[in-house]
Amino acid sequence: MTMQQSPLVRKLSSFVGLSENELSVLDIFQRHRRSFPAGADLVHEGQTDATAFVLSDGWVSSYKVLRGGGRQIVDFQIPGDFLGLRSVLFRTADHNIEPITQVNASEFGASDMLKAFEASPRLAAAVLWSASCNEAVVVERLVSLGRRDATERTAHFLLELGARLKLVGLATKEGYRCPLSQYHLADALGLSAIHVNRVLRQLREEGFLTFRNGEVTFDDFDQLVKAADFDAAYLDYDGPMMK
Amino acid sequence: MTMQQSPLVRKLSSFVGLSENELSVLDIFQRHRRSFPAGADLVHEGQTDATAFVLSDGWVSSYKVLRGGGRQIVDFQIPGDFLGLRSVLFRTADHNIEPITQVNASEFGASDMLKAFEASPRLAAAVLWSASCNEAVVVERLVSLGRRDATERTAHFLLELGARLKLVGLATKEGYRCPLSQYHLADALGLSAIHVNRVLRQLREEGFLTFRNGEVTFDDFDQLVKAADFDAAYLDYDGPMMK
DNA sequence: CGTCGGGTTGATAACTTTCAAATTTCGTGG
DNA sequence: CCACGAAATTTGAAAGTTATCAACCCGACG
Repeated sequence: MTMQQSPLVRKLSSFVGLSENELSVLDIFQRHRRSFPAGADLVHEGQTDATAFVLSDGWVSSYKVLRGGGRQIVDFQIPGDFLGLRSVLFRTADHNIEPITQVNASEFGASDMLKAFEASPRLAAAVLWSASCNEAVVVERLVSLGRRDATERTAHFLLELGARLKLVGLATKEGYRCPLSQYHLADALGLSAIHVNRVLRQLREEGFLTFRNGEVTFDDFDQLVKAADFDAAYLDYDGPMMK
Repeated sequence: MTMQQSPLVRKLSSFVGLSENELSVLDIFQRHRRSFPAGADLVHEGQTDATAFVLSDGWVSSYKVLRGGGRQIVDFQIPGDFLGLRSVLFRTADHNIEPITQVNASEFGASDMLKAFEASPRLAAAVLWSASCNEAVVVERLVSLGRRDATERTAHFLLELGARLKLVGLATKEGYRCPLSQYHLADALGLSAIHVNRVLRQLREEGFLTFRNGEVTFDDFDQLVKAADFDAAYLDYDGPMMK
């Protein structure tokens, strides 16, 4: 009997070939499926009893708020991503996690993870790899915030999102559905919403991409990639790299 | 016979209590000790045969270069940190690694890691935890680049470095030795070296801190913490959190 | 209808960069 | 010990990018 491949399984499989047994161990992570409404934090900074999740459906944002009230979105999670892995490894959660859309996610705790690691060291490596992928995304955004101007940054971000969504079948080279507001973009890109608006207009008028009505359309993908200096290498994991 | 505690052991011990056996397994990571001169890249972006290291002595920077020639330093590593963990998990290295000072580091490969994971799932959790600490640092810098102005950003960074160094006994509340140039700071903080210079002058003149002659001195630690909105929670791991 | 969360636009202000140039520091050879 | 050159630091002035403030528009919704 073939098991329905969850986004998580699909993703981890692209790193290590998983045995039947390992697949069933992975189930530990996906037992307690729950549903959450948009807007209400799943985890908030400082929380000490946080659990982790595997996202199976919907969009989520991880963010921090600053003293002055500003906020910085660290990353968006899409189906197949872990949520709050850091929060369970640390004593206290170091960031907030908020669903942007209605969301389905499976809850698990640190002990579940350790159990999985005991059952299969290869799974441990796979989880570490997955966390590394996440870090690679954060690093690339760091580079954007540090050294790219608003236009490159925005284009790069929208391309990256497209590449990630494509991996789970939610985007094509043409574009994708995107529930983010310009405020979300602003908080992720370290810009004001007003400036994001101007940048989006410019990108649209110059024929690069259209961000509108919850839909991102790449009007000229190749030019865009060039303009944004985008290289998907850090997202590119086709085929298991550990036999 | 008591083993000399390496920075790595000290660090991982603060997450999980390690058994005699696990300590000896950890040795896998520290067998091939090597020495490297400042300036010559240990790993360069795109390299496909990269190995990983545990840093035991000296300072290292991880950075990316952009099309336009600019560079963004993602993080500095200090003794006890892993180098290039991502590079061995990915097919190709996604960033450059350059020693800032003369450096001692132990080399290991993906297979060594898997061997260690097989010997002890708790070690796997410890490595994952360590990677998460790293990510937390990167995330905090992301927040700085996105939402803090040059002054807060600089102060925050220098405080963070101090906190990290203190954990391995290389800093006090008074300050620490710091081999970074203002160019290093600029490339890490997403600023121009010239502006970094102005900011440092301002911080010095206002009695917050002095960055000079390879030495960072906190002239008013408490005020500085307040001004930078610095909260060391994300670095604060005293006492094993897994029994 | 009236409000509310997006989205859009213009004008002005703030922060940072860039360019140009002087000064200091530091390692090295005389 | 001093001189010299390279690298790092420092400063001023002008230009550029992005934020802030103040409106206005629009569609969804009670």
